[in-house]
Amino acid sequence: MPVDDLSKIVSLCKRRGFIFQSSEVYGGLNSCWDYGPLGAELKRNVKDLWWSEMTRRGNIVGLDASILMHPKVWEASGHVENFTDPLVDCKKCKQRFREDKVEVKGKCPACGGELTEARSFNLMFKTFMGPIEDSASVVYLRPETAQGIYVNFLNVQGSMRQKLPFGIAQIGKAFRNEITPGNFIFRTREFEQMEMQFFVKPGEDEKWMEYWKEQRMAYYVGLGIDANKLRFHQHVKGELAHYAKDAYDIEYEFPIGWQEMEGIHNRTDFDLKRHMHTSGKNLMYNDEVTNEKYIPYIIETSAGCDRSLLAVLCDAYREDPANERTVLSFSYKLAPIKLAILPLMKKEPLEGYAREIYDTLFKSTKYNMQYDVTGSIGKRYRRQDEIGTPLCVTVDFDSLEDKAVTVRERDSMAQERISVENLPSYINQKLGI
RNA sequence: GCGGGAGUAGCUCAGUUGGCUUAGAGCAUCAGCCUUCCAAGCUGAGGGUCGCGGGUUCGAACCCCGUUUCCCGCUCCA
Repeated sequence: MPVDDLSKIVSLCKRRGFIFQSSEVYGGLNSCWDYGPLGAELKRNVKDLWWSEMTRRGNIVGLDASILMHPKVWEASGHVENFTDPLVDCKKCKQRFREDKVEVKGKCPACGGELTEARSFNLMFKTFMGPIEDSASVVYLRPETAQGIYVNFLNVQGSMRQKLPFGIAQIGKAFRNEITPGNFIFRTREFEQMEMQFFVKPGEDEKWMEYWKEQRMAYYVGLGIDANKLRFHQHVKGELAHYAKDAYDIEYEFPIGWQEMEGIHNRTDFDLKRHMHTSGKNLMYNDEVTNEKYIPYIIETSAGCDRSLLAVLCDAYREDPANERTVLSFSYKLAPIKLAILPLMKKEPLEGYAREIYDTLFKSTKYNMQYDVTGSIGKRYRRQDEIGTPLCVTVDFDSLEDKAVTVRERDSMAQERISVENLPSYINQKLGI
């Protein structure tokens, strides 16, 4: 059964310790969410998989830049200019307009009523560096992680002896003072990005754009996300960001409709050129093979970490009325808990033996495990189904004699008898991690 | 930021015209009994100053004001 309602996901996330609202005891804070124990595990898995995918290729290296950057960065990037909209409100009909789109100054284009003074909306969060709060000490929380990569382009290239084409990958928080956040963790003011900037020779940009489109789409399918719920959306002219020559979104069909999960942009030499101009530093790449100097073009893959996680949750959510259960059918590599150890009953010596098996598995596999003895075995299977645990290991009375356990799989509910001795290798093979 | 709707236990919700309430139910959680592989049953327990702050009233979950959060629409969305 497909999910037609995001609220079921929200409810499950809270009930089972994936995601809580921020500062809930104080009534909550708009658009801010906390990842609980299982959400933190899931998010870590989402990030780790992305990080390996990117940095284990040989031509992409990682970076972890600071959130606070020199204010000039945001002048150069165009964010100070383009992130600010002077807006006016009509006092009569209460509609809001961008000041530059109002034809007769001070007059409402809709009803002719009086307009308020223009107010500036800058989508960047502002704070102050040092104890004195004056205009000279203003710094911004980064609205995208990309700039941290651009300003470090030559540091990374030089220190790591990289030759074009190569990429720099980064995972980190970004902040945008969105006017309208909402839809759970889909649009929040504080969010995490997984960005990779790929530097290429000018003229090769379109080829690489195609390459990364394919790679990124294949990646999501490889995560087990339903290919029918994935599509590309190409930005048309008016839609393109101020830095982009060409842009594609990878969209997922969320319960709230088709929405962007990742953007693949051809940012040309816009950013490096601007930083060169604003800083006065030479940021050109010295191509020692052809003896040319040029500003590289950049193909960017920019994924929303929280959005990917939400897509993973929505895609995994199943209601299985035939078996009276709700299942998060995560791919095994994403599942926050990999296996549960369950004594068939709350009785010795079953419990003792089950704990022994837990300890042995911990030493030999290190997978994130749960031990649960409370409630009937069927109830415990359902608890694990609801948090997406792939495997349940059940220890019964026969286990004491034959030194074997039942391994039950989440999706098929199939059971297999496995000797305790072979259990670690069986689990490794099943999880395929 | 504007307009509308909503907020009662972890979840889903009852709660009559303001007094029948010491604020309930189901599910969930925990303990005990029972139970030899898919949400059984029985007994019990914990958990809520009814989003928050004021006001009206002899008396407020209920009426009024403010505020906050969520949802819908508008606006915005590099």
